[in-house]
Amino acid sequence: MENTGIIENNKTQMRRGVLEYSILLILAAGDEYASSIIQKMKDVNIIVAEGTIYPLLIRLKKLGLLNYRWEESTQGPPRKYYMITELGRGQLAGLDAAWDELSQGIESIRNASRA
Amino acid sequence: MENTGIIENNKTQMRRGVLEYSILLILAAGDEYASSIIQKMKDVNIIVAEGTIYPLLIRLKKLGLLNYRWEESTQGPPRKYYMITELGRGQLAGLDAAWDELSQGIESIRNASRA
DNA sequence: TTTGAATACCTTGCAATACAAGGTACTAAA
DNA sequence: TTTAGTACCTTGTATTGCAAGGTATTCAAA
Repeated sequence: MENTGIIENNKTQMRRGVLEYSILLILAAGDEYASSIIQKMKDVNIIVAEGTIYPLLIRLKKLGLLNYRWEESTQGPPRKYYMITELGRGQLAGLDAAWDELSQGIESIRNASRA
Repeated sequence: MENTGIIENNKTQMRRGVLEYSILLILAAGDEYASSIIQKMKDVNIIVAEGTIYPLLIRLKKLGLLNYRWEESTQGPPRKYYMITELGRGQLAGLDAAWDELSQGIESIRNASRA
């Protein structure tokens, strides 16, 4: 199982790099609470643990990229809905560019690899 | 400078996720020594420091994904040329898949963001 | 009315690791 | 013999993802 170990480890590494980016992208589409963010990321095969997302949301809030409001739920405890701020949207644009740059970089190396 | 700080930080994060992948891709195209790997990555805007690459190459060697040979240079000290192993090529295939999966995941979230 | 299941929130402590900084050694030219 | 360029490597620090453990709410069944 060492083989998959190396790959699994790297998939995790790759995911880490885009965590904040993914969260901002999801919140740019609409307000969500922690569990629903985790679910939406899971839907596209980006797995995040609770212990990762909660501290992260708190950090993004402190940085002023996010805000939140409490909302009652009929099926359990109240939910903390996060929303993206204007500052957050500005940063998101920068992250879009960063992601594009990285993708292109990888693509270039890949092509060179085949040339 | 706080704005760029957040983005710079995230660009770094994104880069980290693909370091091993990039190295394997580059070595799949041909043998290289540490400094030339750094240069090739720099060429596609993936910045890596020496203090990152040396321990990483050593780790990949230990995992059996790489090997190396010494080669004299006419313009300085001998160079340690790294080459990818069969095991390394196998792992690389897995990383290709992991990268594709991640790219598609991000792409999906991005599109949902615009829908 | 208590128990259990589902949902949601959060914190603590560990482990991994990128990188800045500092160090060695070889070659060639000034 | 000193300086500049190139190449190798290690140490210590700081960040941070996440497993594990914990609290609180709702609802339904026992």
